[in-house]
Amino acid sequence: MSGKLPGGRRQPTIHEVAATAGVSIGTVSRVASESPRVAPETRARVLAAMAELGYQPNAAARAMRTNQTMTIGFLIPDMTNQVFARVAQGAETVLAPEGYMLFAFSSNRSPAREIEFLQAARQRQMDGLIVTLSDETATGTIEEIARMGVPVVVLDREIPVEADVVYSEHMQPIETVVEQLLQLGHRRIGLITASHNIRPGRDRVAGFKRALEKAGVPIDDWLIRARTQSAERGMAETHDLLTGPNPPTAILAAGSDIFYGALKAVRLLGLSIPDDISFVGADDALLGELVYPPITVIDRDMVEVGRQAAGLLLERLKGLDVPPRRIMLGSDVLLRSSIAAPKIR
Amino acid sequence: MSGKLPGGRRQPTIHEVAATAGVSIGTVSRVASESPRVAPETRARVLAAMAELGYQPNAAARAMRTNQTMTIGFLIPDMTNQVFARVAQGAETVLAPEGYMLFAFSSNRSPAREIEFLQAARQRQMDGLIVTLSDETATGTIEEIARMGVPVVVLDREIPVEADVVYSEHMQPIETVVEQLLQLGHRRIGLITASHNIRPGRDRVAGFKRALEKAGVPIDDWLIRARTQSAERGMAETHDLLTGPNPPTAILAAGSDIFYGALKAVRLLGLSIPDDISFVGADDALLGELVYPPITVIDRDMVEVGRQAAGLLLERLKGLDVPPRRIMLGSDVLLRSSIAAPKIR
DNA sequence: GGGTGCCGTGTTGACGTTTACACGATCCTG
DNA sequence: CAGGATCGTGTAAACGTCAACACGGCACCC
Repeated sequence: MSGKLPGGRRQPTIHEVAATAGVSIGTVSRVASESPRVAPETRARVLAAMAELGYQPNAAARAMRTNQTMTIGFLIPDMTNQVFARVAQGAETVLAPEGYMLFAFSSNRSPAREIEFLQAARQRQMDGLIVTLSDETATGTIEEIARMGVPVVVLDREIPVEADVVYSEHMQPIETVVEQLLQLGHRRIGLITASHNIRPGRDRVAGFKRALEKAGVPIDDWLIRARTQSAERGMAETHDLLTGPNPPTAILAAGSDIFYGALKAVRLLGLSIPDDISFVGADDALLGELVYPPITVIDRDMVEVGRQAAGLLLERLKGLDVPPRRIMLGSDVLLRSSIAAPKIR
Repeated sequence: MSGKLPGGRRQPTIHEVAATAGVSIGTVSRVASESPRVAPETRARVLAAMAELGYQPNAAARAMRTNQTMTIGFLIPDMTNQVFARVAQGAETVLAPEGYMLFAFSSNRSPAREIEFLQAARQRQMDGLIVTLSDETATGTIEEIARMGVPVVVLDREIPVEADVVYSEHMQPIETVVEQLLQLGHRRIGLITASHNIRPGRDRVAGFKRALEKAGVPIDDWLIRARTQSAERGMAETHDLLTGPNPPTAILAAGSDIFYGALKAVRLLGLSIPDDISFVGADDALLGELVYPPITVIDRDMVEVGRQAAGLLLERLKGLDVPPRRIMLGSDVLLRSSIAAPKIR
C-alpha cells in the first residue's frame, strides 16, 4: 500500500493533532472552525500542531456532518471552447471570495456524460450547479436536474425545470446584421448555427427569418443550416453553401467553432472577404480582429454571464426562496470591414 | 431550510432504500457495489427501490469508508487558454473509461490559488492530481505537492518533487525556426515568451541563444523578452520592440496568448507580414491558418500531453511503485508564408 | 438422520468530523 | 462568602456507507 509517489503518506487526522497539541478533538475542531471559545494559548498550541503535521480537515467527514461541501459544479459542453471557459472564469470571480470552489466538468456535448456529471454532483453533495446543456430535448438530463435538491442555474437554455436562468440575446443581433446585409443589397444570405435543440440555435434562426420577412425577402430553407456546433460542421456547411447551384453572397457563422470552420472553408475556396463574399462571425471578437480584413462579429460578454449566474446561485445558497428568476444579457454587433455590397454578376 | 430550488429535497439514503425494498442496508450496499451474493429476486426489489427514490450513494460517506473518491483534480493556470483545455480533454479520454472524474480548477496564474487548490484537493481526498504550476520558484506550492500523499503528475515544469512529469520539447523547435530566419538573412530577431520561472520560458530562451551562438550572431538581450504570458504583455513587448531604435526584422511570439497580443500589435502598427516583418507564433495552429497570410507556428499536440499524463497517473493509481518517470513529447514547426527575407533598408 | 457447508441476509463497528451537552474552574455579585 | 454566570475544555453521538462477522435455513453427503 505504501510507496505511492510522493510518499503515500496517510493524512493526519484531528485525533493526531489533538494528541500532539495535548488537547481533545473537540478543541481542535473549535480551532479549525474559528470558534471564539478557545483560550489564546490553547489555540496557539493547536495551530502549531496543525502546521507541524500539515493537517487539512477531511472534507468527506466534514461534509457528512454539515451537509456542505463548499463545492460548485460547472457543467460545460466543451472545455476547449473559450466561450464557456470565460463563463467559468466569471463565475469563479464571484464564488471564490465566498469560499466556494468551482470545479469544471466537460461533457463533450454528450447528454449521457451530462447525466453522469449530474449524478456525480449529487453523490458528491455539491452545494450548487451551473449547467449548460447540449440538448434541451434530452429528458434524462432534465429529470436529473429536477432531482438535484440543490440550487441549479441554467445557462441559455429553455427547459421545464424550476431554476434560475441566464439568457443571452440572440435574436436581435442576428436581425441587425441581416438588415445591414439586406441594405447593402444582399438577397441570399447563408446562416450556419447550432441546432434547434438549443435556444441559441432556435433564436438565431428566428431572428434571421424575421429580418427577411420584414424586408419581404423570400426564405430559402436551403440557406439555413442549423445543426451541430463544431468547426468541422461549420466548414462542411460553408463549403456546401458556397459551391452550391445558387450560392449566398453573405455568410453568417453564428457560433465560435462554426466561425472557425466557416472561415477556413472560405480560405480554402480562395474567396476574398468581402469582395467575393461578405462574412459575419460570432463569439470570438479577438479572431475577428486579428485576421485581415477584420471580421464583423456578434459578440457577448461571457465573463459577465458567469458573474450573473454565480450571483443568482449565491443568493440561493444563502437561502433566498423566491420563484425562478431569469436574466437576459445583451449582445453586441462589432461592425468591421468584412461586409460589403455583393458583387454584381 | 426547505424551499430551495428545485425542491430542496433531502437526498434518499441507503436506509430509506432498504426500508422501501424491505431489506437491510447491508443488502442494499451489496446491490450497489454489485456484489454477487444477492438473490436475483432481492436484487430486483432493491434496484426498483433505488430507481423509485432516485438514490445515489453519498460519496462523502463512501469516501470515508473506502478512502477513494474516484476524483482526479486538474490544476491549470488559465482555463480560457485552449492549450490547457486540450490537455484536460486528452486526460479525460483516458481517465473517464476507468471511472475517474476529472475536475478542472483554474488558478489564474496565482501561486496562492494553486496552494488553495492543492489543500482543497487534499481535504477532498482526491485520488490523484495533474498540475501545471505557474511558477517553479514558489516554494509553498512545492511543499504542498510533497504533502499530497497521492500520485501527482506534473506538466512541463522542473520542480524538486518526486513525481512523474510530461515535458514538451521547446528548445529544438525554436532553434529550427531561428536557423531558418538566420538563413533568410535576419540578424535581429525578437523573442517574446514566458518568464524564466517556468521551464518553457527558460528552454525557449536557451534554444534561441544557442541558435544565434552557433551562427556566430551576437546576442542582444534587448531583443529577448521573457516575462509574463498574456496577450497584453505580448502586445506591449511587440510594440516596444518594433518601435525601438534598432528594431528586429522578425518576431517570435512563443506562447499562445503572447501570439495573440503580438499579432495584434503588428496589425495596429499597420505592418505587413512578411514584407515588413517576419512573424512566428506558437500553440495556436488554427489561428495561424485562418489569418492572411498564414503564419508559421510552433505547435504541439496538447491532447496527447493530456493522454500521457493521465496514463502515468493511472498506473500509479493502480499501485505501480517505481521511481519517477519523465516523458518528453515533441513539437512541430508548421512552416507557412509569414517568414521571408528581411527588407533591405 | 445428523453433521458439514454454503447461501443469502442481518447486525454492527469504524471512518473523521461537528456540536450539543456536561463539567470543573474562575469570576462576579449581593 | 455563597451562589450563579461564564469560560474553557472534554465527551459522546450522529452523519451514510462498507465490510467483517454472525446466523438461520437448506441441501448434500456418508
